[in-house]
Amino acid sequence: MLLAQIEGFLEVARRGNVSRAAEAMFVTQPTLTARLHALEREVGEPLFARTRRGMRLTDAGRAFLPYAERAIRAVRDGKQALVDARSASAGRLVLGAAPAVSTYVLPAILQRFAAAYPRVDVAVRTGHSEDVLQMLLREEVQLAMVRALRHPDIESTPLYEEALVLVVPPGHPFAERPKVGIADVASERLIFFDRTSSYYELTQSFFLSLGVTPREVMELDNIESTKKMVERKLGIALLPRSAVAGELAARTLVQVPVGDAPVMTQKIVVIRRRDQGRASGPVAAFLNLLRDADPAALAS
Amino acid sequence: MLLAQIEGFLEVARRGNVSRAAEAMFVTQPTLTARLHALEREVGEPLFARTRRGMRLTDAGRAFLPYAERAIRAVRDGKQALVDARSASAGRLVLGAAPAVSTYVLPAILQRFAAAYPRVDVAVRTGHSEDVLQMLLREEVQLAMVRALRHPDIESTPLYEEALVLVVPPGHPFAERPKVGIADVASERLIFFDRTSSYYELTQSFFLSLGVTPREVMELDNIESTKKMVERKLGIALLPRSAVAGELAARTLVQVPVGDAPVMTQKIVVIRRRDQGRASGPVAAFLNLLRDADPAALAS
DNA sequence: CTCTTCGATAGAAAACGTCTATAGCTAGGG
DNA sequence: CCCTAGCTATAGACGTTTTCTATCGAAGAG
Repeated sequence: MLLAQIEGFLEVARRGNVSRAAEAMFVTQPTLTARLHALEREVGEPLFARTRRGMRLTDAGRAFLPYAERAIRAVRDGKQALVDARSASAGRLVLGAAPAVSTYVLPAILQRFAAAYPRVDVAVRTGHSEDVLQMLLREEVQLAMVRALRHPDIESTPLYEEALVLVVPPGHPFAERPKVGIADVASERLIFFDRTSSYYELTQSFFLSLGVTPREVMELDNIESTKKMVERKLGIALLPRSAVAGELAARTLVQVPVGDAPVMTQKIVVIRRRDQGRASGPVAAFLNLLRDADPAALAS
Repeated sequence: MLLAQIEGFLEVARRGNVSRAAEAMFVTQPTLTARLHALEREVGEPLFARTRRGMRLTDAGRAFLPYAERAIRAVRDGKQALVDARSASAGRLVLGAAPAVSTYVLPAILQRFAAAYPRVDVAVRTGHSEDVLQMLLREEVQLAMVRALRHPDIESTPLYEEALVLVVPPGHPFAERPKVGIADVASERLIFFDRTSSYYELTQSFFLSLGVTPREVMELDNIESTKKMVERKLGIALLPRSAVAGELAARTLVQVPVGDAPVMTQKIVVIRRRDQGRASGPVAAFLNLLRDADPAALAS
């Protein structure tokens, strides 16, 4: 059975006239007649009664009609869905993101994305970078923004570099100093966020590489709590800059440069399954938006 | 776009492997590859990402998938609907019937039809024969059972002959006589049912042709009321035999032969639009059931 | 390092669809 | 009473498309 036959069936059913229907479909009348015959041969019985005045549906034709319409509509809608998806004017975008990205970076990006592509449904799954990677491999997310990591089945594009900055509460002795030494930091009461996160290992190895052992006083499982702890003068913390931008501006936290150590940074990348072909639709639109965005603005 | 392409798309999407899908569809792998390429060329973008392990849907392919399934399902269901209709194992049958047929003859027929074709929905529209004819011409009913009438656009098949019989209440003087004369009848109090019906004209002209003028005493618009009136001894009536079969058996009415006049009969036919082609499905099944039925049994 | 498995490609043969032209039929008009 | 108009069906030629077999090339697996 051919779609052209079903379309011919519908057109003739509508007009009751093969010649007119053929004209409307930009084919000749014998062509359309042949399509109808082929269709009737396949289904095994006449769908039309031939009269002097034209074609009338038989009972069988009437029974078939709604299914034919449904089939053609499905195909038409499917094409439209692809057009919509290509222009990203509609569709679905499922993102994965590491917690710090999800909370502090993504909102601004998604605000712009949603404004540009209002008919795209967006979903965000948050988790540690390794977990998000697994989601991506299981195709639970189409795209993910995590710290740089490697896996043979993914391709990653650098997004921005996030600096870990030392923040102290206002009034803290460090707050007045133009910069502090790493040894000073290690001897302070440090608050870490999320021992299971990559940030923790990164921070630890950072201290170790400099030959100092931090005095850990507290470990929490999320950044927001950590900031509150610092504000309440329970210690100082190394936090992603994007996560404390608001507090720095509001002066509820103070950033203190570390003079004798390189800035600790975290590379944030956007990853995608390597076997998914070239991006299209909402995914491509989102990637374009990221590419066009100012990396510095993202990490602010 | 071809249905074969959509089917190929679905099969490959399911199996993730062109070779297996081709085998399952009884075509060679290059054939299926060509179908996929043609489909992708038509929609303008890849629906699959080609990997070492086989074929994976792209986002676009995933977006198209539900529509493809819908289209194929519609076609499959449409075919099945035709099969069902052909075997009359399902579908819809809309009948028209004259009142006397609808009330006294059709129930027994429909009981057998419903038993034989339980999945066919049956609808009955009742009206005077002329009105039912109009319904048939407007295609509001597929088939109609009415008194014999002519119209260029319909074909009619004799169904049975219905005799108009003279019925009187038990205890009536006629009840004891083996037969009565037409003149006797005309001088009795007669009850007619439904002046707008063809029965009325038929009855009137019957009397006139015999040179007698009936003394009309009452005219009702339905047969049931008429029977009740006769039972209450308000007069006697000429009624279709099928309509009084029950009362005759129960002896609440008595049939009296009219000796000197031919039996007045009404031809009942089943009519159908001439331009509908050969009957199929439920309509054909119903016609077969009528043909196989004993005409005498119908009119009983 | 070969062997298997995957999809893509080439080229020939077959099948199919489409066209033009015309037939066959019926109803309505002159 | 024929003739024309309007309808679908049919015939035959043509061209495109589809399908096949055979083979390639890439990439894991043993």
